[in-house]
Amino acid sequence: MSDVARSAGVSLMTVSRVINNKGDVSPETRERVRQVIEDLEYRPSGIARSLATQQTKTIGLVVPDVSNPYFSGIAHGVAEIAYAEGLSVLLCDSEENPEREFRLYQVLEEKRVDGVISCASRLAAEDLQQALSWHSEVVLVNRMLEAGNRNDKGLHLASAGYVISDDFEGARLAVNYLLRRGHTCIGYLAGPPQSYGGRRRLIGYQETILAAGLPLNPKIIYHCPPTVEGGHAQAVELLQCQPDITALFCFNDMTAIGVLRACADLGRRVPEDLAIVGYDDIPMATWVAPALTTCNVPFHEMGRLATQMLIERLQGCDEDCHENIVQPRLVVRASAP
Amino acid sequence: MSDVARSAGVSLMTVSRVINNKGDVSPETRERVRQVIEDLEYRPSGIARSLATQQTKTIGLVVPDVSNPYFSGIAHGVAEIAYAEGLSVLLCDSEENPEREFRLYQVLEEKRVDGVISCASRLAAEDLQQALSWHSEVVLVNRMLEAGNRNDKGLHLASAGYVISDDFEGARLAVNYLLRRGHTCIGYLAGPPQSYGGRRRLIGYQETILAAGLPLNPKIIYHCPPTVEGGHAQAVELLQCQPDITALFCFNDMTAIGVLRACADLGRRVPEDLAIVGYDDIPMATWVAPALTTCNVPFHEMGRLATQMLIERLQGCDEDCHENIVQPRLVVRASAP
DNA sequence: CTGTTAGCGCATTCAG
DNA sequence: CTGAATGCGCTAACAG
Repeated sequence: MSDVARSAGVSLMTVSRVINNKGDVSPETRERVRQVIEDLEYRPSGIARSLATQQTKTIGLVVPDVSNPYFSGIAHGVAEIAYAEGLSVLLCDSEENPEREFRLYQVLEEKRVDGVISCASRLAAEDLQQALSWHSEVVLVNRMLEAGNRNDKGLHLASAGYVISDDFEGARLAVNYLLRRGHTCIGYLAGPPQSYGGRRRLIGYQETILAAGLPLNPKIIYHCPPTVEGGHAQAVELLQCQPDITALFCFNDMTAIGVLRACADLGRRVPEDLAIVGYDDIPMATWVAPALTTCNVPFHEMGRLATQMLIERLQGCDEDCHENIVQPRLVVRASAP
Repeated sequence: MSDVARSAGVSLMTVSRVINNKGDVSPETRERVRQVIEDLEYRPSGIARSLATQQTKTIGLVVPDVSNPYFSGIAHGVAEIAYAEGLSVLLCDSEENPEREFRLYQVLEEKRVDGVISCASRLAAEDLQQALSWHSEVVLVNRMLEAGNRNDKGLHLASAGYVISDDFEGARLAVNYLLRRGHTCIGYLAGPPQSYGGRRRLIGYQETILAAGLPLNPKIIYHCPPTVEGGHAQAVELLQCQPDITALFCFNDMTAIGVLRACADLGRRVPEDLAIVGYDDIPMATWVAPALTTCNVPFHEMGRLATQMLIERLQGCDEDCHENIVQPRLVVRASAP
């Protein structure tokens, strides 16, 4: 920068003003400085600037696994808005490991990020709260935390904003659809018992069944790992033990694809013998045969919304930037027409 | 930090030494300082440190689209090694937009990243070269650039390292396999004409066909967008115009899945009427029916290797850290048994 | 073993 | 409209 100042015959201050388009600088001076910057290929140091301004123009993004389509979709949305707003994104992949995740919030604090977006945190409420307390602005995605809690030191934690998809409604949408299609024995392949989303969808499922005046049958609810293999294995079991089931609501599209394979193995036709509804609407849902009827969760959009919310909070907004509940949408395809 | 020094009754320097485990500090002093750091929940400022040391412990990762499984796989590998080595990753998503990509290398320079990993750059050689000249250490993934070029200012550009998958060999593997299975009329759905990988695979395809003493028939080579839809549309065309084809080698798994759907539409059985071989081996390849025979490209591993290479180069290695050609592996599944 | 003196490259006062 | 002084929080090179 001093090189630029010398070459242009001005002070450091003037160069700084030109770079930041601030203060009053005469047009000629401004142009001359610009020219020198161009010629010297001068690029201001973001770190020096950050040290002086106390802001890094960088946000942290914590995900359990970027290679998972849900999170890469979110990451894509985050990167999109961040770029448009001139922010950089520090990508933190916890590899589904809570200790590593915890450590990552520390790293982000050392990097002095302006804010963080935490996706589907695998941390216990207590730990998450502590980790978030290092940061002034946080937006949670698909994870909630009671606002205004106090930690063990009696400090009032900054309440985190959150964007979350309405899992109750998603389950209602799916089950109601199946009911309307005449199904009366609808199973639920519920995913991992620890899953927040899975539990919320279970409630939605149960409420809807009851609201229709049907009995709740715990025997047609199976848990399974949230993978194709997990869905496949449990579906084989479920379909053989409970032959009355004519429709199956699944934790997510991957398990639903597993069910598809189980049906192929067992010689059950889809949708004639078994109607299948997935969840999430990942790209793959359209590519399997039959294509999956599923609940669309707008991950990309959620990433965008989370970033916008974070930016608003960074700018000191104090209303309408606390929560954002995204509505899923039923997408009817061949697996449950 | 001065708070810590005061509380511990030592100088800033001693605190610094304790933090960095450097220099000789008496065990008692060290322990006392550690304790104070703990109590005060002091966290050193990465930016101040970066300004002083001239290194940010951060690398830039540029991808055309994180939500694309290839790149999210690579990103995952990068994040994994980076974390293990104490590096942070600045995620840059160019959204397949060359101008934006170009701009991102500038941003990374302003952030003063220690090095950058550039995946499948969409930039013209000239522009990429210029962008990379801003950075001292670069590793290219699935993109090459002649080493030792000179730019228009006569400067010698630091040669970038690269990790790339052997597309020639991958195509040979696939085509040879089909030949051995008795196919003599093997089509190639070649993807976008601009694709580097597609062009290399085309050469591998042609060489292998010729080596087998078979004629080259340009009519059974079709280009298409690298998507399910693209593969679907072109496959319908190709299969109808060239009914003799008994096997089809595809640009990637997505186009192969499109072909699968085209066969379903046209009533052609897979693999009985048409054997299909994909490329990449994305997770989805195992989930479609029939599962795809394909060439496995270890994206996750490539991300890891690229990061390791970058780190070695950062440490001043000058041999064995220039190129890494990864070998694809044929995975036989139901679509071409 | 420990402290002192200087910057790192910029932005923010306040004076001209 | 422009410049000089001061500090952001830390490390590196020297001195004790």
